[in-house]
Amino acid sequence: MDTTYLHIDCNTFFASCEVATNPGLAGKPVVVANDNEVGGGIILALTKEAKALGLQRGQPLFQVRRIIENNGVTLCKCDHNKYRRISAQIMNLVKEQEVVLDFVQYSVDEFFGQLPLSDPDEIRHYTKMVKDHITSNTGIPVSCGCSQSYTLAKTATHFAKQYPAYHGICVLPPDKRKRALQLTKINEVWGIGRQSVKQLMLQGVATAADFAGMEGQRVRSLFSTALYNTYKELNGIPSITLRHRDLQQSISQSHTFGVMLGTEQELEAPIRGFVSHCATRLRSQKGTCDIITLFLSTNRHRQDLPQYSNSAFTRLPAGTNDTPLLTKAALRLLHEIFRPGYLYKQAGVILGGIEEDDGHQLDLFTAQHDERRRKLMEITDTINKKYGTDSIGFIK
DNA sequence: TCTGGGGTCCTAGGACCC
DNA sequence: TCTGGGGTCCTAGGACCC
Repeated sequence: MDTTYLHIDCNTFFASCEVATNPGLAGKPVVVANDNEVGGGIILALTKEAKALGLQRGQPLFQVRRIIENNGVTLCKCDHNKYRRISAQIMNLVKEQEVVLDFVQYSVDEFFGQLPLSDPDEIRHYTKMVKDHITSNTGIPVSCGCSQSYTLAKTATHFAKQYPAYHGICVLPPDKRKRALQLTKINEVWGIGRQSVKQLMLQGVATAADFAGMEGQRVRSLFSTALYNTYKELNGIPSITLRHRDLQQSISQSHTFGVMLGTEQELEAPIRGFVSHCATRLRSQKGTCDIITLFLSTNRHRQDLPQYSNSAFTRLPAGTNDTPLLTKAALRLLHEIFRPGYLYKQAGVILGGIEEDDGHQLDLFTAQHDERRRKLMEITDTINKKYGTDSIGFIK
């Protein structure tokens, strides 16, 4: 085992971010929820003090309003920009430490990397260094797992979280692998979702150990290559590669409305907001996009109402990050898929086909125009950064 | 009354080509 | 009319993730 795979998972990330940026909340029950106009969101993350009150991730707020009010639980509105910022900070902290190789961000609160080590004590030592570096600089507590593959490292992290005796770091060496997999239910394995669990259950597989113990040829013939890779990873054979990217593949924003919207005109305002938000993020990472997708749907929980959902996309003639241009395209899409007679509960915008903005101009005639547009976008972003998002926007 | 939001990747099937 | 095989590209939708 020359290379050891490392997984880092931030504990109750959204809630930890809120506590880290507001020290007065330390040790208190804190709940982070998405919010809509009537305060009808669900719990996205919560501190252990909030969990102790019986609250759970995923609960609609209206069901637990009493518990929150009676126990002085602090309710924070989720702030993705803040979480992305802290996540980037963690990324930089670990990179500058130069202990972890091939360090990649897997999601806003999870990271993977490699350690050129095989001795469990050494692994534990260096992992602790990384872990402490993150927590002391950001205030975010993290759990770490180390093993022979990414999938096993993630399984190890699961143990690190579950058992306090690990103090947040679980190193899973080859000789303990089998035991660990026996303790892991098949649906808890990273990469095995609902559909795969159903198929595996039919084969009599209940634990990760059952799956890892299957005959390789049978796994290969019965299941997808993705599942076969997971199988190999559970057996200690690294089979998953993680790409590091400078640019995201897509940027999206969507929203569930507190009050359902019935007309095209009512939908226009939020859609302009989505485009503006996505375009700002696109520019902040110096990208352009050439695909824009719009989707909308009615309230699927209301079976008494007629249901409709649809999406449409358009390819732009050239990559752009120009808000008015993207807004125009989005409103055309809205017009295309909007149907009267329904009450819309959700809508969103996705920017795709993202490429690096190399300042390339389509042709000489648009060059001057583009340059002026670019300046305008720059000024808008600066103002919004300084005075808060949406201080300034585009009417048309 | 009220039930999230933001991502990536794989695969099957169609269109088109030789 | 019918008949082939191989290849590529694109797209929609599924599956999975946090």
